[in-house]
Amino acid sequence: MMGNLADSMEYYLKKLLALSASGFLEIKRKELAGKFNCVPSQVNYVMATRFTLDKGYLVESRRGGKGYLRIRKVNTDGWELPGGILEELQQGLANNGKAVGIIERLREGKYISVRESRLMEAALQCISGLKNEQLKDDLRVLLMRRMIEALFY
Amino acid sequence: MMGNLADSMEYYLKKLLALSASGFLEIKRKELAGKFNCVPSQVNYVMATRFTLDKGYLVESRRGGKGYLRIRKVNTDGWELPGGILEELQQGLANNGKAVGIIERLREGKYISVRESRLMEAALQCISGLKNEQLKDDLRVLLMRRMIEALFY
DNA sequence: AACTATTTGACCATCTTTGACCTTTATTAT
DNA sequence: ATAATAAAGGTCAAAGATGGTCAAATAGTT
Repeated sequence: MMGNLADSMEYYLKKLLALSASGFLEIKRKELAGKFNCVPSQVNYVMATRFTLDKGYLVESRRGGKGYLRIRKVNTDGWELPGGILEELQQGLANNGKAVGIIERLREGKYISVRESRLMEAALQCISGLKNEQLKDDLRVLLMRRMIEALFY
Repeated sequence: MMGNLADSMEYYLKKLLALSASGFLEIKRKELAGKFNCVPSQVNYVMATRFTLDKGYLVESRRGGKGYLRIRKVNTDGWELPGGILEELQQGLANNGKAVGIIERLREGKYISVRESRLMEAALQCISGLKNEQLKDDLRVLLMRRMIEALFY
């Protein structure tokens, strides 16, 4: 049915996730690899290509004894994913308020922590004093894009 | 209940602490170890990783007969930045590398997370392309100062 | 053929657990 | 009192248990 390993692993995990009452799925990398008869790093490949933030999944992990991979579908009702936000950035940010709005949405959606949001707002504020309007606007967009990329890609 | 020993010990202690009227929790290392069926030094590991000052806990102890471990939750606002960083900022930052060095020290010292360090480095990188050297230098110092203030004040 | 996606494996980083050895404090024997 | 002994807790490094990275090899597409 599924041609390749990555696809069937994706299918398998999404089915389990859908069935899970807790809203997230916790697995052991090695076990999963064992079940699919592949090397553990194959699991990382599937995470990296199928369970990205863009696609609405958040993967957390922990190493060491009793380590795990935890996959959760993030709730994106009513507001954009980071991907959508990038498009917004593509079109430029008319003003500082718009950038701050994006930061707030990220924080409310738990994509970033409160500390991270404060960091981003501080960086933004630094350029708000520039005289050259063109430079200011360009830097604002660049800053937002780079910072978001730093976090999500 | 929980996955690994350290986690469940942490959970157990925090529950007891929350229940305690006195605001602190006093235990015996060996007893606790006995309850969890592990070596005593495991308790030290839990203290060192879960009940740090960073996380708002203070652990006092006493050796010898009638020895104990006393855990208390403390207010953890307003602690000092690691050596000389504020002074360094005061004197300006000659170049990008110096700023990155500060970020690295903050990260290595666990003052900021990896994500936060990436955020800060991304912001720095944005201004590194500016033509105007003076503006670039000024912005770099401003950025660093504002971002650090955002985190620590 | 060129480009893209998948699969593997060697090597790395991080977290946990354990144990041997060390230091401090209280109690007991002289 | 003092010295010896017992009773805590502390340190540190090694071993164990996971997951992560990266680049090379392979398979699939265009």
